[in-house]
Amino acid sequence: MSQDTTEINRQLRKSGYRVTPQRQLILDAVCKLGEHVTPEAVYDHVHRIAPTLSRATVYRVLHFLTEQRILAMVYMADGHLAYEMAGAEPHHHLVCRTCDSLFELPHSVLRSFRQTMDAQYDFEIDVSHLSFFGHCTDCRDSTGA
Amino acid sequence: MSQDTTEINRQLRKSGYRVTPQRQLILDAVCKLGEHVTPEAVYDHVHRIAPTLSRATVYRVLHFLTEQRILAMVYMADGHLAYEMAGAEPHHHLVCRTCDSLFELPHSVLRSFRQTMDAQYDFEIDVSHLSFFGHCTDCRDSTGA
DNA sequence: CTCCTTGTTGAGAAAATTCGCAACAAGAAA
DNA sequence: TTTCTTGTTGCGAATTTTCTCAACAAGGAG
Repeated sequence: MSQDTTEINRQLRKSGYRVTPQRQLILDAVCKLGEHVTPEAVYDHVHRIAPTLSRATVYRVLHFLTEQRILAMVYMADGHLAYEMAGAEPHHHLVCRTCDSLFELPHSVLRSFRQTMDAQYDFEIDVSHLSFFGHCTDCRDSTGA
Repeated sequence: MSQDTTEINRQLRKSGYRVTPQRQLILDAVCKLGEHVTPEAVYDHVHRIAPTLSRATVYRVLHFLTEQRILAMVYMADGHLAYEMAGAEPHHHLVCRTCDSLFELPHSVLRSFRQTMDAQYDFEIDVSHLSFFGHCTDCRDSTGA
C-alpha cells in the first residue's frame, strides 16, 4: 500500500513541515484508492479510521501534498478534481468539452514540449499529470463550420 | 462591447439552441468585463440589469457557452475558474503551484504542440486558453533536492 | 524528560457550485 | 399570429469547497 512513506516523511520534515497522523492517513488513502481519487472518496475512507478527521483537513492536506509534488491533480471530464500519487507513471488526458470523453495521452508526447518550457522559460511543468481540454474527433465538427 | 453577437446568435440557433435574453446578458457581461471574469463578477453585473436572473443560470450559461467555444475557461492561480471571450487573442498561462504567480505564454509556443495533437490524435486542443501548472524559476529548487 | 514555538487540526459557519423540477418562453410550423 | 414542442430558467435545497480561529500537538531546544 503506502509506498515509501518513510522517504516522503523525511522530505517533509526536512522542509520544515510536520508529519501528522492525518497526513499519513490521507496519503495512504490516495495510495490505496488508486488513480483519480476524489476528495470525497478520501474522506469516506479515512473517516472510518479516524472519525474526527474533518473534511477541511482532507481538502487542505490534498492541496498541501500537491504543492509538495507528492500528489498530482487530475481534472476529470465532469469538471471535478481528483488526485493520485505523483510518483506513478506519468500520463495525461485529452478531455472533450462536448462529449466529456477522456483519452489517455502517453507521456512521451509531452517530452519535447516540457523541454522547451524548461529551456525557454525556466518553468518546470508538472510532470505528473496534464489535462488538455478541447474537442475530439467525433465532436470537433459538430459545432458550426 | 458585445462584438458580433449577431453571428454568435445565428450559430447557436443553427445548432438548435435558443438565444435567450439571459444568454445575451451574460455574454455581454463577459465581453465587457474583459479577461479573467469570474462567475460572481458576471452575476453581480447581470443581476443589476435583471434581478431575477439566478446564479444557477450564470453557471449554466458560462458552462454552455464554453462548450459552444464562444467562451474560454481560465484556471486562475488561486485554483478558481474564470472565463473570457474565446475570440480574443489566444494567450496561455504558466501557474506556479508554490508561489501562485502567473506568467503569460505567447500562443506561438503552443503552435507546434497543437499541430502534433491534431495530426496524431485528431484532437483539437482548445486554442483559446491553456494553463500549465508547475514550478517557476524561483520555486523549482525550493522543495527537496 | 519537559517546555516552548508554531505548524496543524476540528468544528461549524460561510461561500461557491450544482441539482431537481415545475413554470416559462423561443422560435419553427401552420 | 396562434399553437406546440422542448430547450431554458428560477427557486430553493443539496453538495462541495473554503475560511476562521481557538485548541492541539510535532518535534527542536534546553
